[in-house]
Amino acid sequence: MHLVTVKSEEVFQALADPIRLRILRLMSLTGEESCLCELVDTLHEPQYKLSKHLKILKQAGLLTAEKEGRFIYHRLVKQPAYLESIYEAIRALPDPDRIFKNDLKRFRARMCLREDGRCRVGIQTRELATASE
Amino acid sequence: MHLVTVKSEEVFQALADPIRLRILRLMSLTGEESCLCELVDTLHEPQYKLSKHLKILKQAGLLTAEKEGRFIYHRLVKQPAYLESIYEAIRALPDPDRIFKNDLKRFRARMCLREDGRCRVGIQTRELATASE
DNA sequence: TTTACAGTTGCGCTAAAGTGCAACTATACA
DNA sequence: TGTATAGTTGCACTTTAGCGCAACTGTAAA
Repeated sequence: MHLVTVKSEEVFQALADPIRLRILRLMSLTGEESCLCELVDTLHEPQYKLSKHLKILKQAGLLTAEKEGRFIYHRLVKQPAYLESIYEAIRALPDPDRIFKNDLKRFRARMCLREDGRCRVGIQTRELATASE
Repeated sequence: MHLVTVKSEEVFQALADPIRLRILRLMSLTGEESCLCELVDTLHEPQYKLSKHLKILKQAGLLTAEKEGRFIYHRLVKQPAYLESIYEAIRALPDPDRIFKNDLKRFRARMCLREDGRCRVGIQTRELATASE
């Protein structure tokens, strides 16, 4: 349990990217933890890109990661209480283009592939797994 | 009353800059409207810089402006309800370096120069008014 | 009508952020 | 032990954002 000391302005900087916002909104709405391959299939963004965004969110103190074999599960950090009001603001965002709604739909579908609540399958959307086709 | 249609991700982009965060926090905490010269004296940042930041906040749908003679008063937009949860998150931010606290102190001091609730005096910190000394 | 001043904006510069590729590590399973 | 795969990261590139300067607009008061 390492209590990261992050400047509050850096937290908001981490929220500036739409992809990171989608990640956070997804996790905040579902309360789920998620591994990278599930996010790739959900957000339809390449693995390396999401991996980098996750790193930024982690450095901003918004996510923690837990390794479990080949899979790494990412989870929202709840700790300093003010983070909750940030998640609340993210959840309250309007969604005129149904982006979040569609993310949620794909995420739930993807979660059906879990066994015993654990991810087993890896990236399904083959072309997003690596840079080469 | 022009209801600005802004993408939610653009709102968070507008929060990414520390100076803009200071402006919003100030206005959210005090509930006051403020003109540029008061912000210059409060935040100790040059006029042209704050003017540009105000423009960005306005375009993001977070501020409105009302002209009154030479002075332009800026005010928080409350309208789409989700904005309130954003302000709430901003107010909830920790302030380890006392930056917000000091801003607030200077702001209140500066507000004492008002007459009948209106700004009369212009920028007090002379060297911040223009680029040249 | 001239001057002072509140505020804006275009331009050039610099720094930072996001992207894509490819090479990398680490783990599981055959 | 070798191979497939989950995930990371360094590098080069492009885009974007913030800054400072200086010239600008608009209003009020001398």
